[in-house]
Amino acid sequence: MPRSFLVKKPSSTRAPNYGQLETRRQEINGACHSCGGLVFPILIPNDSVPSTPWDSSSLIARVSLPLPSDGDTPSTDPRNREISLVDTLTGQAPGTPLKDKRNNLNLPHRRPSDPGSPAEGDRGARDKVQGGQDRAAEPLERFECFDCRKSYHTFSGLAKHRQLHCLQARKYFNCKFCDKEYGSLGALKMHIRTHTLPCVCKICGKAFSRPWLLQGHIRTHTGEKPYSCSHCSRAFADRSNLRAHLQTHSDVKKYHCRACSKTFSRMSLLSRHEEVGCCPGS
DNA sequence: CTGGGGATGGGGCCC
DNA sequence: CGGGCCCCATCCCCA
Repeated sequence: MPRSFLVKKPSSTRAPNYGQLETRRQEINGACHSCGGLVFPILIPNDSVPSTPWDSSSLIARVSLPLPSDGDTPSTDPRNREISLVDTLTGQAPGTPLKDKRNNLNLPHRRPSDPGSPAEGDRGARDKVQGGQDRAAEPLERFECFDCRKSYHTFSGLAKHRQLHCLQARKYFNCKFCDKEYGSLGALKMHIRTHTLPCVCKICGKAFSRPWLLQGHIRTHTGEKPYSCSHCSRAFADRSNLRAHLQTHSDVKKYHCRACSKTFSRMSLLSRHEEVGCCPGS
């Protein structure tokens, strides 16, 4: 059905609250050169708390980052300690200090062997990521592809390899909250709002995923009903409800039972009609 | 059981 | 690419 009935209204000045998204985005630091997919490793020690709304696990490679050759200052931020990122867009070598460009922060490398090092606490998580092997026993750092287990000596080699995966397979963006998949990051972001619910009603505190949902909700407080029926004097706060109402005026209902030819104004009514056994053969 | 209203979720399309 | 708007669908509740 063509959707040419869009009605342009004065645009809202309300800026959506992307606060939650923004803070989470800080933990992702790159994209595939060829497809824009996320290709960087994120070591997450706490499985119970999703570090990013979108699940890049199908895209990222599992890698072991080389440790710095000289003494980097250990981070005092426990969040930073759990993240190891490499920016191939800048071509930065894994051994060089990492930088979170968004926050202008250097992301620390870790020395698991440092006594009292904050990194010591997440040793188990790192070992889990690496299949339980003791890093201290590894003679050489490896960069391993998460998908095919192919290993590379350099991260750039792995990055190039990952691009092949991105080209070969259609890129998907997974929601970390519910495992839904989307073909574009925009669609995923839209979906993520159903989890973060950034639009909050100032009157009752109820949260919604989109501004216009909140707008409709606010009408329940104000009593505003801008959609009125042309057949009767009834008015509605929601256009969809008016449309459903208009069906009640129609002699020919939109939904009809295939068994008894009875018609209904709503799909839900037809479904309920069929569920209670009108159509035992169907 | 049925009809209908109220409220809301979510994907698609247009700007 | 994001915001706004649309429709469809669904659930809940009540008469």
